Amino acid sequence: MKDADGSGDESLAEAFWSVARRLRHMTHETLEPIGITPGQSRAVAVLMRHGVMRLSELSDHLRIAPRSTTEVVDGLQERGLVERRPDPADRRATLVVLTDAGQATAEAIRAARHAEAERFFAGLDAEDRETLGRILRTLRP
Amino acid sequence: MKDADGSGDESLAEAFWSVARRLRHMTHETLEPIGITPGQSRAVAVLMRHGVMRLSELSDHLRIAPRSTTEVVDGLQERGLVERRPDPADRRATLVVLTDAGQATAEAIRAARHAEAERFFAGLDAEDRETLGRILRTLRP
DNA sequence: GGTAATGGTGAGGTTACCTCACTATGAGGC
DNA sequence: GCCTCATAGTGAGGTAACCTCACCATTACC
Repeated sequence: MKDADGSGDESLAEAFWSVARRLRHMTHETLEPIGITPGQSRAVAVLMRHGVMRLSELSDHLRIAPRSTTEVVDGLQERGLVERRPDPADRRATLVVLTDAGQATAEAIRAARHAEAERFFAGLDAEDRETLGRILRTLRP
Repeated sequence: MKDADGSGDESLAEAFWSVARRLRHMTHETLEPIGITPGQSRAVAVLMRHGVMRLSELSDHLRIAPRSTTEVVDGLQERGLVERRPDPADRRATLVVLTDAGQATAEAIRAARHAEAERFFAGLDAEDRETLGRILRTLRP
């Protein structure tokens, strides 16, 4: 069944949102048993990749307001996945550090998301994945 | 061919979100001068394409809960873009109809989104667009 | 040493969803 | 013709993930 409105690019965007929606749902389901929200998961991934950093630095990586980062870190701290530490170099600043549990969780997330991606992109052969990657990189800011 | 660094598919998802974020941003900017939210815009598009329908039917098209559709329709009605009408065939039901202003707005949205899509996908040639469309349709539920 | 900038957070707001409970109405069994 | 059950829409109230604004402690600059 083809789209009847004849506007190819518009339906390209539409198809894009359709897929995004499905991916978001899947991500949510993947993360739920781990007991972490998508936002927290992103923060953990950043910390895993770049190591300890200031809260404001984390904001920059996540591209959200500092105040929102405070909340994400609160959630992570409640779950014992990160710790706040005073920055010895600047007593205004707070460093965010992954705990051992945080690192273990980061690894669990990585594995779960890998399995998820495998399922999600199962319908694509290697060449399509390659092409999709290239196209997305073209479209990325 | 498996991904070499063990995270190929993951970064595919990541690239996907990167693009999604940019597209969402762009959509927001496109819709703002028209004075309509993305959700309302989707509803208007559905009504434009499929014509008058019940509120519950609109829910199905938008894939949101009926209660949420009530709110979207409220917003649209406040702006004079749709009207509620009793369904002559079922006195429990409410029909949602685009007003003339609603149809004009739908057309304005269509044009604006078309221009937006043109800008957004400008970096892709015809073949890439074709391929992207095919891949997205494969990934779509 | 005084003024301005910066890092983090409390308070409170927004958006776009959700569930639950309720009313009015419709449909099927007997 | 009832009685029961299902369905359409909505009020009430909740949630997640963001936001801005105001504030305090601290640091940086002249």
